[in-house]
Amino acid sequence: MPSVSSSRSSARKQTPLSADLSAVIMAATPDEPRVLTVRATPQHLDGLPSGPLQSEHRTLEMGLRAWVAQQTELKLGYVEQLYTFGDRDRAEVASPKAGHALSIAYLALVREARPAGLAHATWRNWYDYLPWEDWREGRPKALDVISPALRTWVREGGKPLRQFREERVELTFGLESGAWTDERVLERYELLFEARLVPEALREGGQPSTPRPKLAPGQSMALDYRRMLATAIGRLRGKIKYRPVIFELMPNAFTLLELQRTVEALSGVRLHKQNFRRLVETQGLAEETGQTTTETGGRPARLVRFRREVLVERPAPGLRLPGTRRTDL
Amino acid sequence: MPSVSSSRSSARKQTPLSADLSAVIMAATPDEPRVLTVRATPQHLDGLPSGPLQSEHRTLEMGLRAWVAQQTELKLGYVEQLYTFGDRDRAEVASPKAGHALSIAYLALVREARPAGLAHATWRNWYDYLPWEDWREGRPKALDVISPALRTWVREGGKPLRQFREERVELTFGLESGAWTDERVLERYELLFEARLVPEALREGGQPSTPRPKLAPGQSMALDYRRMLATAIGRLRGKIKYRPVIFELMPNAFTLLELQRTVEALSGVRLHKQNFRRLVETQGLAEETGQTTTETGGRPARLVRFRREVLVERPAPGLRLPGTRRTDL
DNA sequence: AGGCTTATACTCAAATTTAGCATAACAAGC
DNA sequence: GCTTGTTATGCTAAATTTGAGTATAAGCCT
Repeated sequence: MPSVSSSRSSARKQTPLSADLSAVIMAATPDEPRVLTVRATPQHLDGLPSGPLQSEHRTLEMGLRAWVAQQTELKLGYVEQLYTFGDRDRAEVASPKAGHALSIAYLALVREARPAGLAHATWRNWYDYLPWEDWREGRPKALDVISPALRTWVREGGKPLRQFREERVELTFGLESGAWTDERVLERYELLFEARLVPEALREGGQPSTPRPKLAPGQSMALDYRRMLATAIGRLRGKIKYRPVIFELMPNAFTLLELQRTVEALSGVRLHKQNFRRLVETQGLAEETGQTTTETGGRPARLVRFRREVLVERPAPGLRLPGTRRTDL
Repeated sequence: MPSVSSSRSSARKQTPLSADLSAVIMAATPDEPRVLTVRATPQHLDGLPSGPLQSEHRTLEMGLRAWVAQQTELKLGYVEQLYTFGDRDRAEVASPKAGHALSIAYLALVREARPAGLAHATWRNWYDYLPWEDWREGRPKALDVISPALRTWVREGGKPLRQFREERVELTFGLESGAWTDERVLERYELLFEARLVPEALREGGQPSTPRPKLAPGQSMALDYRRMLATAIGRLRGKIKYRPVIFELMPNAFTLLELQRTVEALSGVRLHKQNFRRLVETQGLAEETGQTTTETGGRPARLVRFRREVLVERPAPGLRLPGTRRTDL
């Protein structure tokens, strides 16, 4: 019987339970989207900064901020809760009645991506882990491996399963139709996981070791951190389209091309330059600083800054990217 | 030091911890958006179906489905994780070192909104709890109370605070500019919470009982269930714009006006009829069943059904509502 | 038959987008 | 100092998408 007081009663019949706070901390330069990773696992796999939820933490977000503050000198700007992972088997070795290891993942955006004073922490390029997500230089090479492997996986299934798989592959990767949807990062990762094309999927207990010829390119991570990363990227890619979060990653003053390049780095696609500028302008997202810079190579570029007033003016101020995929240098 | 194995070590220095799974189960008719609530609390406050996470639950979502299956004969269709609430003070009486009571909230959509065989469970109209969210009949009366109360709250603050508050009120409620953004449900609720215009905000320890003349209209709920509801509504309102989730709430066959009315019920605004139809058509969201119904009153209406193929065809198939707010009956 | 109600087809102007072309302003090499 | 390369920025024509109607169809009710 459902009961509002069940949270109280659950204290009694409580199951073994632990909760971690994990942070996907992101930064960006005009050519590189970055994530802060730590290397600390026995198996030499990369991970994300995280720590157990503790009684001192008044709120979850404060707990996360405390961990990050303690571990790095990074100043988190924007922080948002991403997702709670808690499947019972997420620990590397799933002992049958191990109980749940919850992990509450957060997305955090920071401005400076300096090497971080953290011992084992490094800024890494997103696409080291998910290389198929970067279409800026055209169709990523990773797909040369993934695409046939997925086709094999589709064929593996029986008649009924087959069409279902086919549809999902098409929906997420758009291999036939060429319809790449930048935000479906998580769906793509999960598809690769199900198709057992990422090593994480093979780590789980059960299944002995079916001979598996090829895996998708891209570095793996410990636990389900790569899934968290995929979740974070997908969320961020979606969000820049209707919220001006991109400015959380930009320095105070920047040129329009730097802004565009940063958006491209995050979304993984190229944009039409003139239209991008018009978009920024009509949305009123940026304002002049009065200065210019010659550091860009050619004609000096104006330096602009984020125009905060836009928050009040527009219901959904953001950079809803046009469908463009043209290179247009 | 951040460590991938911290989830392991957390088992040792573990804090008192419990985790509940809560469900915001939604259904809709063409005039009413509904949520399944339970009444079981000593204080006679409404709540949401929920139950503690248990070892048997292999995944969080399976745990949630198990609870719902056990408590109702409802068949959940679409299920998605919403948010994890875990602020230390969320229990009604916050004992200082009580530890965290996590609550992982899910949004679930069901088709039939029949009275539900559940003992204390009832289908309720969303807007019983959040009356200011319904603009279908024009500006909701609730704002006659809320609006001046918020203005008072804005004035309460000192100079620096004041402008900040003013901006937030304007951003979320758009009282001056008339710019109502249907999705900002949670932001509005949280603003009312901070302004102490909802009783939940007064329940917390601390603050004795500042004389508080008026509260926002709308029924309260136990714990932070009303916040969960607001989260769910905001998410759903956002999602119908780019994913065809609305069809999870519709019967198999329906008329276009029924579809429109349902969307209006959820989003809380009126839409332009002809344009809505054009949208459904150009997006390819519906297909003919060949049948018609005369039950609608006037000229018989075609019955249509959801066209599944759209999922593969379009990157973001949904009903991105035009800005329209006209009544247009 | 006449009036009421809802359904559906079409229209039209305004606004937005897409995709370019053209020009400006600097740096480096000759 | 002139040419070339590079980036910045202005402007525009065509195609599409919106916003807001008008007109007509097809049932029911009296």
